[in-house]
Amino acid sequence: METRSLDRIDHEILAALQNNARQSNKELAASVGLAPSSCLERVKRLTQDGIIRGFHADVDPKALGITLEALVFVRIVRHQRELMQALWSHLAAQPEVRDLYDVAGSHDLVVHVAVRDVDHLRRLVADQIASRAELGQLETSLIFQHRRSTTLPDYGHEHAPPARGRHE
Amino acid sequence: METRSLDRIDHEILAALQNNARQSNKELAASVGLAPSSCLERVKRLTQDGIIRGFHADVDPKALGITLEALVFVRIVRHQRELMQALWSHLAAQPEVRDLYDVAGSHDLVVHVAVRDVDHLRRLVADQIASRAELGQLETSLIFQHRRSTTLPDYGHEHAPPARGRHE
DNA sequence: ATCGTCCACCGAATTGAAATCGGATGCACA
DNA sequence: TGTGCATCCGATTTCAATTCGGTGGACGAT
Repeated sequence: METRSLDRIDHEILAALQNNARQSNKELAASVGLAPSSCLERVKRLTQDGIIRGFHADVDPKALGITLEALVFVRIVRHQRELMQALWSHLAAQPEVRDLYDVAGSHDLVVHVAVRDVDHLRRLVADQIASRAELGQLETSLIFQHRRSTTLPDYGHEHAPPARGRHE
Repeated sequence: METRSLDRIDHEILAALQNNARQSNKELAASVGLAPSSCLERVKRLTQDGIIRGFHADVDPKALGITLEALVFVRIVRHQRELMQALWSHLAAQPEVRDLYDVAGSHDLVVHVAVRDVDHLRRLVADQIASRAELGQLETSLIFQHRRSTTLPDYGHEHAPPARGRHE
């Protein structure tokens, strides 16, 4: 996982694909000012190098019968590495878990879950989380609103080097 | 935003596209057992109906010079609708903000931010968050690890109706 | 029960994009 | 000044996306 440096065009490609991953390579090439063949090569390289980790459809949870989301704040009592690892894997494997954060501070884990209804939430928390031995306190907060950024966290290009090859 | 019912094939399509949004329509059609033309029509309909909200590339933050992420827990003092709305918009407009949760419970907002370094985090919290008048307590927790699910929260197809038209 | 309508599906034909490859060009470095 | 390398381009080939007319099953109405 070495960090090769991305030039301005790479940033533009990433921003464009983050915004709309399904646009044609031809469009993309035009928007970044490259020939389709060159653009395709860059996208392939970005993908192979692991800089682009994947392409995902954003599906409306409501359409899947999800009416309720929550954040579950978890505190661990025994901070043993293996227990923590096991808990992490267990939670990550639950289909209801959408985001899993391991954080420093007054909580240890923050779990973003999406469920069908209140009863589903109750059963999930009781059976899959609260029952684990390594847990301390638990706090569940309903989510009223959730917004996920669809743009890159791209602030100040810090004067990226120009493209290699011939052009400026 | 009416909730039309999705059959088994729709679920398969959504799951497949959530996992890999860039597979060709031909592949997708084969994997769900439909002719390419029929499959394309379904995808178009799912998109038009707002069930598929978009397609996004998942970009490695490290490649963008992000070495640090955090959760910021925010408590509001004056719960006026307009102040809250303004704060929400303000935060959502920050490029560093990747997720924004409005929750019930002991915090009011949970903000997931991605920054270049510690100094960037300090300036972000101080200038863009802590300075707002409507805020009460603030707590910032570093993120050690973050995992986002790449599968649908699709539990128990609750016996979806079969596809309309001729085939079962 | 039968008729008629509707809807999803299919598959052939067309359009258009993706992928490949040879050649050209500027830059780095000697 | 000359050599090597990485990138880009554009023509060509290959393959996918899209369109559209036709088919048949499900369902409601008579």
